[in-house]
Amino acid sequence: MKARVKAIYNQISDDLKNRIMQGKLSPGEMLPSQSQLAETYGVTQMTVRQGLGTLVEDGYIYSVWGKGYFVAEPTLETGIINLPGRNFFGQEFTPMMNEVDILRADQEIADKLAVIVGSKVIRTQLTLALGDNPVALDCRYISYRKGEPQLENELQYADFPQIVARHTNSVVVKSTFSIEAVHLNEIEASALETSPGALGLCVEQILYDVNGKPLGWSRMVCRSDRYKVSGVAQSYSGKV
Amino acid sequence: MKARVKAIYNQISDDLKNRIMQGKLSPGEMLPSQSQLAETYGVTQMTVRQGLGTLVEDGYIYSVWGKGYFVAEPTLETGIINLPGRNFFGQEFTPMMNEVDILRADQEIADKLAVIVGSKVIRTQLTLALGDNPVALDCRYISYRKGEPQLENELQYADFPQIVARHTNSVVVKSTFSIEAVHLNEIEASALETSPGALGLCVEQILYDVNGKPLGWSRMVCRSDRYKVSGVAQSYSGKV
DNA sequence: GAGTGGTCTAGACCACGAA
DNA sequence: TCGTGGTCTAGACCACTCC
Repeated sequence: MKARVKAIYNQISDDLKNRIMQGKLSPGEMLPSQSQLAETYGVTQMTVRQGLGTLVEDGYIYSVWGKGYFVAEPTLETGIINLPGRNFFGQEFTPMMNEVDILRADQEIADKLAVIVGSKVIRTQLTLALGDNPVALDCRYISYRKGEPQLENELQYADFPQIVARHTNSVVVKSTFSIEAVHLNEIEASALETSPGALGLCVEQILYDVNGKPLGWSRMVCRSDRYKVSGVAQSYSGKV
Repeated sequence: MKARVKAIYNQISDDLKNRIMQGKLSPGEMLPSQSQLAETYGVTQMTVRQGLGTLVEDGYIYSVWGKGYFVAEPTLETGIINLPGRNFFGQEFTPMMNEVDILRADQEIADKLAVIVGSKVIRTQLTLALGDNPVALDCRYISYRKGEPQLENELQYADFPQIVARHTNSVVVKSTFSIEAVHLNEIEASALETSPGALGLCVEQILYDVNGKPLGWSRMVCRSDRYKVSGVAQSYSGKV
């Protein structure tokens, strides 16, 4: 066993964290002041602040100007979800077939990408499979700005935000997504080897650049008996 | 107009952030060292570190021991989603009817809550509505440990994690959730004023305490034509 | 005015990576 | 060995809150 040296500020934050988790410090309760903690632990104010800082980041406590630090209420109102990114292809799913073409935007595409009807748009279509079983149909639209979509083979490996970034010369910094239940239509059903009207889950995602301009739109339709969305929510962001 | 004084470390982080967003600093590129930055901005290393710290927290850069700071690759693989918490009742939806009872766990409940079959379990059932239109059926199970479920009226106002915490004397620190498409059964359909077999979205959530023990299980079934799940993903956590 | 959090300095020393 | 990031000190001053 090696006596691992731990930074003092980590010892302080761990100590306070434990007291919070054990209920010795209750939500809403005020912590000792920075100067008191500094004296208690025999360190300077800056070191104490560093420890308190990590607790603030992780959501255990918060500070009020001129008053003090207080123990936060644990909440679970937001969750984190894995989106169809790079790992989606690499690890879980394998793309079975893909198609890339350029088309003119119809009304729906124009709305989603905030371009005028008739604009050039790059479309990619994939079938995602788990082993030999097709699970999802994936259709993506990128507003066409520069460069040719000569990278058919690259498309299935890189993740969508990266492809969009390359084609639009913009960085994707935000995306919105929605998840809804749908009935599969004939095309989707036959591609996913099931019957029309079967239960499906549709995950839609729109990518935006820094200025809030839509750069890409993806729509994935899954067989709901083979895939469901899952995620985690934690009241404290740090490792417990 | 008031000339707002901004902290030096914020000026530094803003400056670097702009250079990253404008592409003057590319992903993978190394930043000037702490001492170089200190000299450039005419401040001490500690002040520079504070500025770099916020950029690390927000995911713009990362540091490598003994080497330097590097510009991070933007990723969008995880998203944040709003879960049925307090705001779910308070703002969007109104609970129309509720029911509270105690029952013995069947196999399914026992599995979810990690208790033995036949254990006492508290069950609450709500109908959630948007205006006059019923949108979702919500059913929640709490492993019964102490205290009586005397708080029928309180149940519809507090959020689930809080109720669970009060009944189990434990803090809810984690939850997992899943979202899947379902067909509504007769009971659900009639409660939601639609026909059996209609499209539904089912959001399931399990709450855990610090030791990973399940404390509660909730299952919400929505009319998919009146509700869909949505969320946001951002590559940088700070405000841009 | 006393107590609090927030910023900043000018040093010091340690741990790590690469040459 | 040198340059890098990571930790820490012993002060100082400012801004805010409450009495």
